[in-house]
Parts: sequence; structure tokens; C-alpha cells
Amino acid sequence: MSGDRELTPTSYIVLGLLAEEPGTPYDLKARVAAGLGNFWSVQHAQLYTETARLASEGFLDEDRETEGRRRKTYSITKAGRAALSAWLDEDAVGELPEIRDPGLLKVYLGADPKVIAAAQVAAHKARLKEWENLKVALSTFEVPTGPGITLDAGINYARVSVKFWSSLL
Amino acid sequence: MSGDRELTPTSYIVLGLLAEEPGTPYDLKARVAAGLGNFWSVQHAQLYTETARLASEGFLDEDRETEGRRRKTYSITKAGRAALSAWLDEDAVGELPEIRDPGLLKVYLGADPKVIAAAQVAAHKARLKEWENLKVALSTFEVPTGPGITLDAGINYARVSVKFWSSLL
DNA sequence: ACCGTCATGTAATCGGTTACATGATTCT
DNA sequence: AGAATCATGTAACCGATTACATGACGGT
Repeated sequence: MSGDRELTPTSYIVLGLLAEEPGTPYDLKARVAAGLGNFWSVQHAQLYTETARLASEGFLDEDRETEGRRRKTYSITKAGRAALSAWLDEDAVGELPEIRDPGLLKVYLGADPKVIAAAQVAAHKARLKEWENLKVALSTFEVPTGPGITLDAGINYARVSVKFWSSLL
Repeated sequence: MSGDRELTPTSYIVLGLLAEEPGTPYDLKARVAAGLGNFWSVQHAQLYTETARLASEGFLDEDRETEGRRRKTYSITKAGRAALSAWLDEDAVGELPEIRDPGLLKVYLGADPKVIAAAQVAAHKARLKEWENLKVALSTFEVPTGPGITLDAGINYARVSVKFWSSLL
């Protein structure tokens, strides 16, 4: 626990994932890859630094193995849960995402739209297929609401992108 | 001109904007705000550091006023143009944007979808209206292809977002 | 026993954001 | 002439990406 700072999205990702179940940074890496990473990637090194930071701020408890690998397992504290749910509830006003699409950037700066569009259509189609498969695979189980919704959002976005870029061909 | 590095999107934004016409970092700020900033914002401080960096690497020429404000006006060099067009042409393969939508993140991590959706619908609608107005204002003139296309993309994205979040209400 | 790959972590670098600061203009 | 705002720039901090490094384990 030390000097205050504004928590970042990465902080909340860590808190959110640990809120379900304690784990090591490496576990978190796997959890991110399992779903969240599809629309919000996190470098694995961040998971080490961010867990350490959050622990030093009192949002996580750290439990280190005494033998072998001496892995550090983190679990969320009361304060951590409080910070997380404050963030989840706050800000009904909603910040909007920036688009930040590298393809669009190139078009804006003068690239040939048709060339970019061709590549984008292919890439979005590939990702769309991947996500659709994922959805089929998951729909056999109960899909927790949050991840299910974001997957739908991703699929929706990919479809729209394919349509948009196709219109430029 | 010194040690090599990979140019960043910010680098290409600077190069791209200066390719049309030389200017000071402050001019660039205005140009970004005029259009690009709608989908890819750049902090003004970056425009100072990035121009300086690019100049030291030989991609820009720097011309400093000898009197008054001693403003620095930058113009793109041959090497700069070469780097820019290499980037514009390259990578037909296309990296995809990450969604990185804060609203989606909250939903994934357990926020109440309806609450988030309500805020998102409102915010996206506001931005949509703004962009539609912008489009009307611009369509009186000839809109250069690049910016025109990205504006359409933005409008399209906003419409889809409104629809998506509305479906969760 | 060796090799490759997965697991696990630390260190260094660097771009980006925030904060600070001051010189011109314009308006009242 | 003073206040407010726009123009213009520098400095410090910090999170994020990249690179590096080593331990365990499964297979041949």
C-alpha cells in the first residue's frame, strides 16, 4: 500500500479475473487468452508487474510457494473487490472507444483504398470464421453472460467490417 | 539521423500530414483535430517529440524562425516520403484492429449489461449525429477520398454500435 | 541424455500521457 | 490595462512492449 494512482484498464482486468478465482500471473495469461484477449490483449509481462503493483497497493494478497518454483499466487482482497465493483458500476455515462484501425489510418493518409480493402476483407473474414466456430463450441455449455455478449459483439463487428470494406472494392 | 527504430503509427501520421504541406507541430495539432482525431487521437505533446525524433532521423527537415517565436517548421524529406509510401503500400495482409471497447470490457468482467448498454447507446448516438452533421457540412465541397472514406466508416461503426447495444436493453 | 517447447519470471527501453510554463492576442 | 483565451513548447513520470533468461517436462 503506497502512493495513490488511478487504476488502469489493465488493473481492472487483473482484478476482475482474480475475483473469480485466485491464481498466478501465468494463470492469468491463460485466462486472458481464453477469451478477453480476443478483443483486449494484455502482454504477459504486464500481468507480473500489475499484480505486484496491485498487491503493494493492498488490492491483492500475495502467497508465495516455499518450495520448488516459488510461484506467487494472488487473490483479491476486500479492497480489491470494492475497487472493482466501483469501477464496474461507475460511469454510466460511457466513454467511447476510439476506432484506431490501422487500415483506416492508411486510407486516411493516402493509401489506395482498394488494396487496403482487399486485405481487410480477407483478414476480417478469417477472424469472423474463428469466432463463429468458437461460438458454436461454447454454445454447448452454458456461456456466462459477459463473455457470451462480448463474443457476439466481436462477431457482429467482424461482419460489419467485412461488409464495409467489401463495399470499397 | 541516428540508431534505427521501427516507426510507429504516430510517426506515419506526422509524415502523412507533412507530406501534404509543411507546418509546425502546432499546425499538425489542428490538422489532426480537423479529421483524423475522430478515430485516432494524438496528444499534442507527441507532435513535438515525434517531429523532433523524425528530424533527427532524417525524415524531416527542420526550419526554425530566427525572430519572434522561433517556431519550428517541419517539412518532409525524400527519405521521409520513401518511408511513408513504403508503409502505405506494404502489408496488404492487414493487421486487424483490436476492439478495446471499455464498455465491452466492463460487460466481460461482470458489469450489468443493461446499465452499460444504456450509456453506450446514448454516447454512440451523440457521436453519430456529430459525424452525420460533419458529413453534410463537408459534402458541399469535394471531400478528398481518404478522409471521406474514414468518415463513412465512422458513421457506419456508430450506427452498428447503436444497434448492437440497443439489442441488449 | 538430449532437444525442444512450455512455464515462469525479470530487466531495459521507449512511447505516450500528464503536468507545467510562458508568450501572444483579443475582448471588454 | 487587465483578464481570458489561444498558441507554443518542455519536462517528468509511468505503463506497456520487447528482449532476455532460466527451470521443468515430454518425447525420441
